[in-house]
Amino acid sequence: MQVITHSIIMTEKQEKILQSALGLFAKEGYHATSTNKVAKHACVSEGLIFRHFGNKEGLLTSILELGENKIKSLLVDIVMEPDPKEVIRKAIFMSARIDKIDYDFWKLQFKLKWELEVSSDKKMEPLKMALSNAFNKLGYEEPEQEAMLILLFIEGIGSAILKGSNMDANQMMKFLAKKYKI
Amino acid sequence: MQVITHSIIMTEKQEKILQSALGLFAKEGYHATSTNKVAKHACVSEGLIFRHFGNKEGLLTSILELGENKIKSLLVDIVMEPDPKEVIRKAIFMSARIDKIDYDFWKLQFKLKWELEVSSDKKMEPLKMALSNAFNKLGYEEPEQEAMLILLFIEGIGSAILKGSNMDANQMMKFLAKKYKI
DNA sequence: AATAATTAAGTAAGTACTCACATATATTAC
DNA sequence: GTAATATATGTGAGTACTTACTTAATTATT
Repeated sequence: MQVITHSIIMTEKQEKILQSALGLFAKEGYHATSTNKVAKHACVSEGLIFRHFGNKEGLLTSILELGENKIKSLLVDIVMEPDPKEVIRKAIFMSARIDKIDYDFWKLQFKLKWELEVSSDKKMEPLKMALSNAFNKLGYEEPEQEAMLILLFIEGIGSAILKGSNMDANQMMKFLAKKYKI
Repeated sequence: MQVITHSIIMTEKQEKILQSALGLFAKEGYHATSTNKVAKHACVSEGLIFRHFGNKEGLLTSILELGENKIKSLLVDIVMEPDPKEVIRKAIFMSARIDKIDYDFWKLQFKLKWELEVSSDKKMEPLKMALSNAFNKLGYEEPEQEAMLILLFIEGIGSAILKGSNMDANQMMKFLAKKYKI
């Protein structure tokens, strides 16, 4: 039986493999998760993983590619916002818009930055530009530095949320918005 | 031949094992580094690792315990500072005080937070308290939130430095210090 | 009937760790 | 001071298991 995911036709078992792999990679780490473990969790044979995804790395690549739109959909709303104050406000509250369903995907993103040293600097470039422009329009002295600060905040807050930190993330977002008089 | 490291007598080969393991764990990750690889890098037999450290986890534990004072020595200077403005300034510039020699250790700390989900919330508690007190003394409305913001900044900046990010960390620290009129 | 999806046994290599033995160093007896 | 003995340090082959991946056969779908 086939399913359509992100306009891609895949079998039900492919879907299950991806879901299981995402969950286990996010929870335990890429290297610490064996393909045998993924197969068992997905209730398929280990061979099927290699039939569909080529190798373990291909499996990870598929997960990340399928999740690409999650990143884009968070960013596009901010980048396309014309009102500079709204750009900043939306950026500050960006992490609050992460769907709990997608926590595993985001957690994996953070994990991979350290485990596989995948850099995401480039992905954030449009957001950095949008923020710089916003601060510039609002007449801030050093718009690029302000933008970098917001990016650091987003990274830290996102990190805290996904780690299940004690920090009251929502409170922090409101507080920062207030500091920028938004 | 024996050496004294942190008041602990250990053989030259123990020292080499620890150095090699630290470097490889920091660079490639704990799970992605085999004990055979550590042994080869240290120019010792694999059996010697288990002779001295019990098991792979024991090796990691030794590295972290020996590095404990690096964390404390960064924090104690800030926590013991009486002048509230100086507390904040020192906290902002804390990451600049990390010795390049110790980058591997700090990088491993960050990596482990994600790879093994080791939480360091507790370690930062004294710093958070010191910052809260400082902002309180300076009459800030919400000292705890301000303290949390600085902690997020430290985390983000430290992370950027250790990842070799393009960000001008020093410039960012100066900028934030300026925002807090320090 | 052809093709696709799936399985499970198998493969080669890698893994953490053990262990019997070798070597180096320290201690003790004379 | 030296030899014998005890202890510590170190080695590398071996072990049991795990790993990513392959493959021939089976089952399901078209």
